[in-house]
Order: sequence, then C-alpha cells, then structure tokens
Amino acid sequence: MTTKTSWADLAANSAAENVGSGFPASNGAVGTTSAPSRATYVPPHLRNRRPSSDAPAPAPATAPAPAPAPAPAPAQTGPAASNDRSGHGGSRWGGPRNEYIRSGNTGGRGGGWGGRSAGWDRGREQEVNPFAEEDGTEQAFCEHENTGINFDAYEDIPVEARGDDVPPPVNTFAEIDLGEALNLNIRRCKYVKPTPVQRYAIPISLAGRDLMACAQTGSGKTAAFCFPIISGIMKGALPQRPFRGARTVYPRALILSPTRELSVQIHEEARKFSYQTGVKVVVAYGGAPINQQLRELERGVDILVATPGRLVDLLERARVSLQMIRYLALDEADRMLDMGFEPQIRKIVEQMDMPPPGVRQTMLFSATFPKEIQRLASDFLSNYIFLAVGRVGSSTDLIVQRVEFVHESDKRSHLMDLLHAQRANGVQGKQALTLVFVETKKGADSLEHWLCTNSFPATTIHGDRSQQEREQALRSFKSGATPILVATDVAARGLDIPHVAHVVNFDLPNDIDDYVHRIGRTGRAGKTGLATAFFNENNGSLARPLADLMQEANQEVPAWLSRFAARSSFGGRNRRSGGVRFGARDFRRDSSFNRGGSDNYYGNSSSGYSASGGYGGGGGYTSAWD
DNA sequence: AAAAAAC
Repeated sequence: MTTKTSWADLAANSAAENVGSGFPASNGAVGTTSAPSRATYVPPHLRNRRPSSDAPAPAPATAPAPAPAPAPAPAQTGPAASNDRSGHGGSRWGGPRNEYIRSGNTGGRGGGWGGRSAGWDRGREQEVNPFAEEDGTEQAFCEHENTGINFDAYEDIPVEARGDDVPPPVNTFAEIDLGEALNLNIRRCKYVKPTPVQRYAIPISLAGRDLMACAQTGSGKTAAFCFPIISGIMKGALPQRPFRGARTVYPRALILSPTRELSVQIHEEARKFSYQTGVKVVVAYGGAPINQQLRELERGVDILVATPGRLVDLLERARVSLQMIRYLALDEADRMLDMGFEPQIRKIVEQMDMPPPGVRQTMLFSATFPKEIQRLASDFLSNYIFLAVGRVGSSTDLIVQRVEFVHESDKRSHLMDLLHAQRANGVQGKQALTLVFVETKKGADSLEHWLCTNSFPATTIHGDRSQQEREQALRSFKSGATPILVATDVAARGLDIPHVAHVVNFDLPNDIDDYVHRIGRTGRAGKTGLATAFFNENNGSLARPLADLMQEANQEVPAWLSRFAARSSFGGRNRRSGGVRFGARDFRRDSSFNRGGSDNYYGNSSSGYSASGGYGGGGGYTSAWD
C-alpha cells in the first residue's frame, strides 16, 4: 500500500494550484439592465417577409462592426441573407449590442421553479442576453479562464478523419463562413481560435456530411456541432410549415443528451452562440413543469435540446413534430445508444416522423465509442465521416491519476484525510472543488450526510433527488458554497464544471468508460487536475483496463495493481489489448462494413498515430479521453 | 447490480 500522506499532499497541492488566488464569493449578480429591445421572435417560415420600409442597413464592408447594430431588421434570413458575408449581419434583432438584459425569467436560475412568471410578459418581448446572466463566480473567472484555454496542451494531437471526400480542416474561425452574427458571438465567448475538434468537425458539418466524432468535451465539442447547426438554420431555405395543429411546433434541429443537467448546459451554451442570430433554442427535460416548456415551445423553436423521455412525451402529445428536422445531434452518443437508452432513441429517430438518414444531417459526438456501439450508430448515419481527435500519452499528464488500495471499511476515513489536507491548503478559507463519485444513490446520500456531520460542506446529486434539488446542488458546488459534491454517474458525463481540482472515485465504476468520463470532470480546458481512485478486491474486473489506461497516460501504476491486472486479464469488453489508449479507430476499417473509403490522416509534425503506437492495437475500442 | 430517462 502506498502512503496516505503523499496522496493527500498531492491532492492539496493540485487543488491549491487550480483554485488560484481569486476565488470569489458566490452569486454576485452582474449585468446591467437597459431599455428593452422591441425585437420579437419570428418563426422561420415568416422570416423572409421583411417589412418593405426596412431596407438592409449598409455596413462597412470589412470592419467587424463594433458599432451599434442597424435598425431592427426582423429576422432576415433566407438565401438572400445567406450570401452576405461582409455586410449587415450580426444584428437581426436590432438594438444596441450592450443591451444587457436580465429578466426575471432566466435570472431565476437560483430560485427553483417559482418566480419565473414574474418577468414573463416582458421576457417575450426581448431576447435575454445570455452573456449577462452569468453569476458572479463565472463572470469573475471569465476574463482569466475563457481566454486561458491552454492550447499548448492541445498541440500534437493525433487526428483521424476517415470517409469519402473528407473536407480539409480550418485553422481559424475567420476561414469559415459562419456569418457575422455568429462570429460576433464567438468573439463574445472569447474563443480565439478553434480547438482541434472544431477545426475538423465544423468544415465536415458545414459540407453537409454526417459525422461520428470521438472528441474531448472540454475542448469545445458543443460548439463544434452548434456552430454549423445555427449557421445552417440561418442560411437555410425557408421551410413550408406543414399543418398539423396550431400547437404543434416544428424544430429544425434536435440535440439529445443523456442527462437533464447536460441538456441544460448545452442549452445555455447554444443560447450564447445563437444570440441575435434569430435562431431560437429551447430546452425540454423531465422533472420540471412541462407547462413552462410548452409555453417556451409555443414562442417558437428552431433548435430543440432535450432528454429522451420528455421528448417522447412531447411527441406523443403532438406538441412537437420532427418532420422538419434537418439536423440531429446526439451528445454522449455511445451512452445514448447503450442498452438503457437505445429503444427510446430508436423510437425518436426511426419511428416518429423524423426524416431518414441522407435527408437529415446526423452528428454523433462522444468521447468513448466502443466498436459495437459504432455499429449500432451506423444505422442512423449516411455515408458518414469518422473523426477521432485523441490525445497522445504525454498530453494526459494534465490529469494526475492515483490509485490507492482502500478496503470498504476504510474509505470514509481515507476520504477524510484527503479532504483535510485540501482544506489546510485552501485559499482564502475556500476549499478546492472536489467531486466524489459513488456507485449508488443511497450511498451518495449517506456519504453526503456523513461529510456534513464531520463539518465538510457537501451536497449531492443523483436521480432520487428532485430536479430542483439536483440543480441547486450543482449551483452550490459550482459557486464554492459546498465545495464537495457527492455524485452518482448522473454527473459523470459532459458536465463542464470549472475549477474541479480533484475527482475522487470513492467507488470505482465497473466500466472503464465510466472511469474515463468521470475523471474528465477535472483537467479541463488544458488545465491540470487530480483523480484519486479507491480500489479494493471488489474492483478486480477493472484492474486490467485501469492499469493499461494509466500506463498509456504515463501514470505511475502501483505494483499491486499490476498484480491484480495479471490475475484478472481474461476477456470482457473492459479488456484493452495492446497499448492503444488515446487513439481512435473507425470500426469500418476492420469489418465487412468497409466500403473502401479513403484514409485521411492529419498528424502534425511531431506526433501522429504512428508516433503514439498507431491505431493498430486491434482492441476495437475507441476513446478520445472525454 | 446500478444509474439514467416522462407523468
């Protein structure tokens, strides 16, 4: 067994490093209020009808328009607008750029379901500025963090793009014709240049191609599928809305995700990207009052972000039709297609009124993509491009992974040691954010209670809590009010929680995929993080894949773990063969599915797949870290 | 075996 103290010290140091000096108090509302804009939402089918008096305002041909937007030009889209690369885009909603509006509606983020009616009538008249509604914590971090994506950490990333006629990648956002409005939002988000997944996925997607992408969430995966969707909807031909009933809505794009919180997060991001583009994004998920979501939908929806259960409900009520869907995106696609979700997904995608593959454009994103799931997924795709953006071993030094042998009965005191050390090293009395994963919902409640009893401010998120409690827990954790979050796998995937310094696998998962996703909650955006796992005799089946994973990530593998691995190295999906960890492989390459598509390798000078061991491990397993 | 996802 290794020494406790060294682990604890490591945790503490890493935590302190990540917290930085300016951990602000939570919840300082920012953003000012100014005169409401008069722009209203115009549904896509009306968007080419521009009032005759409203001639397009001339704009400088080049300057990226820091000036106030031209007069309100309600929702001008359509082919005419689409070719306008230099002109008056960016302001179809009119109104000055700095109309930072904070409506009671979305300001209610902190307040649960109540109080949302307060700003309702006002809210429908204006588009809330999504850049102004961050809480104080986010705002304060924003300057340092958003601009601080550590692109150096993304150098030397091997990429495989495979399929017919793969469009070449871009190096800058400027090379892509996304439109002025979207470009302005990209600048507002302080995205300086595209991340690797964006460089490859956006051109592929803009070319209208289906895509299976294995990519890291922390590096801008959401934007990678949102930008082309928003751009495409802005430029797209105007649909004839089919008649079904006054209350049925016809979104143009559908984004599905496996958890409610992830859908909320995607919605928040997509709203930033689509601000003042005229593209309306709505989110629908369970556990929250459906009436409110119905009202949102009635106000118009171009992009619907949803969890599967609530969407099926809406479809069965005929409140949503998928007939006009042009874009389908599945986030965490391998999870969406695993045993628990597959029937629901098939129902939505194959058995309702969604256009078939080849008519709609389908994009699947995940970090892990087991071969058997790839096979399932190919049902939803048409002549797709397989894209893998993986890190080579050295880059994963960003997350320091530790494994300790801890008997069940010792886990709590062991956790306590880690937390004590972190608290001692906390900055300004604030503890670094620690995310503790457990196996069961009961276990989560029990551990949370025990931590609180021992004066560690903790909260918990799992599926037995009300949605209100879940969202409150997440907010409280993010703000630092309760710097310890005990979670089940509901929080394992996709959630972007800045400043998580330490992920503790109090109970290890049975599947190495889940481990990969869990530890990916730290070390995001090129920053470092620490992941500690408590391993004991109950985790035997994970020994081999865990040891392989750690070795490939240049982590120190304890000798006792290697012994466990040698003992239990028989078969199973968990088993990794060979040294291929951060590579990715298109299952079409080694199956009868192979249609002879061409290979496209985009390595950079110093490393590529060959340098990192290639894809030839034959493991049939694919992962790009998160 | 557990977790997630509708009411």
